[in-house]
Amino acid sequence: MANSSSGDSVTDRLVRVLETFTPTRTVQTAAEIGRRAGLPGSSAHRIVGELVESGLLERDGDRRIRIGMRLWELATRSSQALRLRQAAMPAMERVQARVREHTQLAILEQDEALFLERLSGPGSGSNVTRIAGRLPLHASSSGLVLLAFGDRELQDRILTGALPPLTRETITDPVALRRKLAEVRALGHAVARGFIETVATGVAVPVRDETGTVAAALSVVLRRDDPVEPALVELHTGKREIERALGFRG
Amino acid sequence: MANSSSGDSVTDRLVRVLETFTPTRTVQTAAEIGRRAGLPGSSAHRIVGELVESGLLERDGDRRIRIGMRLWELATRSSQALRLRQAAMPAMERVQARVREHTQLAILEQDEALFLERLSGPGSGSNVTRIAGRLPLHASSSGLVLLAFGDRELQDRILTGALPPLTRETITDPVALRRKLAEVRALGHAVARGFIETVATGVAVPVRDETGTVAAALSVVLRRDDPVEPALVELHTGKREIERALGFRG
DNA sequence: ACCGCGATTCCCATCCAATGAGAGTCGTGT
DNA sequence: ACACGACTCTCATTGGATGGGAATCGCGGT
Repeated sequence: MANSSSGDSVTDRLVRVLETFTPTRTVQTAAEIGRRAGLPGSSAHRIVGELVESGLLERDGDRRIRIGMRLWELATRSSQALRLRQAAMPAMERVQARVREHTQLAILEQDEALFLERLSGPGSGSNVTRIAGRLPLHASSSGLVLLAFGDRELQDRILTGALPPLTRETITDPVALRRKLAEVRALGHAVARGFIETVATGVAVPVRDETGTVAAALSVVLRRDDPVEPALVELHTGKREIERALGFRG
Repeated sequence: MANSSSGDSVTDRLVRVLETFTPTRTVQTAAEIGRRAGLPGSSAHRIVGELVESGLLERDGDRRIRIGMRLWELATRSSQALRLRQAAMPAMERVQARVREHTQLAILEQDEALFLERLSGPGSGSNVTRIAGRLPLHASSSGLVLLAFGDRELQDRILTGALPPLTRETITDPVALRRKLAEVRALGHAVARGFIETVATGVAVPVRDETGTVAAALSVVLRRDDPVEPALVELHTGKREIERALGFRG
């Protein structure tokens, strides 16, 4: 054996190492990382050591590994995420201040909804979303918006794929989902009552960028039986504000 | 030649490639990246290709490369930056709402001040700071706070190193800097008038984490001759709020 | 249309850096 | 004392990374 007996490139390995970190598992030992990334013990230690030396990972008050600030810096300083987020922040703050519930911004990424930002007040209700976390397209209000305004291939891929339920109320039937998407397009917003957590209702609207394509979804998470109309008004105001900041002339 | 004629590891190369991206240069061609990272043309194309395939980089409306959402996601979902930022956001919003000028949060990273977050209102003045951007410790109010409350070795390193001026008013004399640091420790805040831009004054206070160590600096950027006292009051309120969220019991 | 330049892709012989088994050390919990 | 796991170090092996070169593509200039 030499350069990788397992036939994977060095890049693959680095990515696998980074992927062993999740929103809930933020510190691990080198050995744990190795096990999860499927690397032999000694290789894992060597690779982790290199990453620590380069600053992409950090070794804290001894032995445990976490994501390094350097990686955060490299990733943040020039990603679109930041531009969108910056354009959306003022509007999101306003929505959050008026609706007083979780306010979030999501984009489409690899057939899932990726959450770029989330603002929560002290009195906000339940919410499983995390910044840099993901939710399936068919089960979240943000996802439904991104899916409804996404391109044809995306919809086919999702509609023909598995539609795992998160609660008893999640849409799992392709036909029902297609109908729901048509409704979202017609209304210009998505309401997902109890799709993710039975106690919560998500409401989302599309946000268009300067090219007129739907680039993101702006959403709030209400308590299940709160009225959606007041939130919708705020979402639409916020949406327009963000679109203006992005350069979209509707 | 085989595995790197230049004697650098694959990890080094990947980091060098990522480092060619800066806050102002967010899209480049593969060839540009290669030149800046000091890689032979064909190697640069191959490496960039691998990174694109793994999702760490993205190729847009053709040929140009940018940082990938995947990298942002990996970096963001489990870094301390996020925890600190989340703890600080509500307080920062409050400070920004009342002072109505740029409000920022910085930490110490590799002998520089790294800015984690920045909130700006419509009426805010000039400000060179960027999220995930850096400023030298001796020349920014945030940096002065982080330096003043940092450990001995850090101070020695900075005081004996070069102290390049950014404006005519930046402190460049080690003795004067040492005096300034003592003042910052005594007052519990730093004022930097015209150190970075002649037209602006930075004001910063330290933020302690649950262990009692200064983990960050909370700051605002005022117009040069604005009174600092009102801002200081808000900064101190905000600082206490963040410390409480972090679990510091002062 | 033609030319030139740079970006990009493809090919492939070379060969050394990365690899991982193994043995040993350290630290912790029982 | 013992067991177990995390970690470190060494070293022979070798296949994947490397980069020079050639061909192709794309674009702006003339």
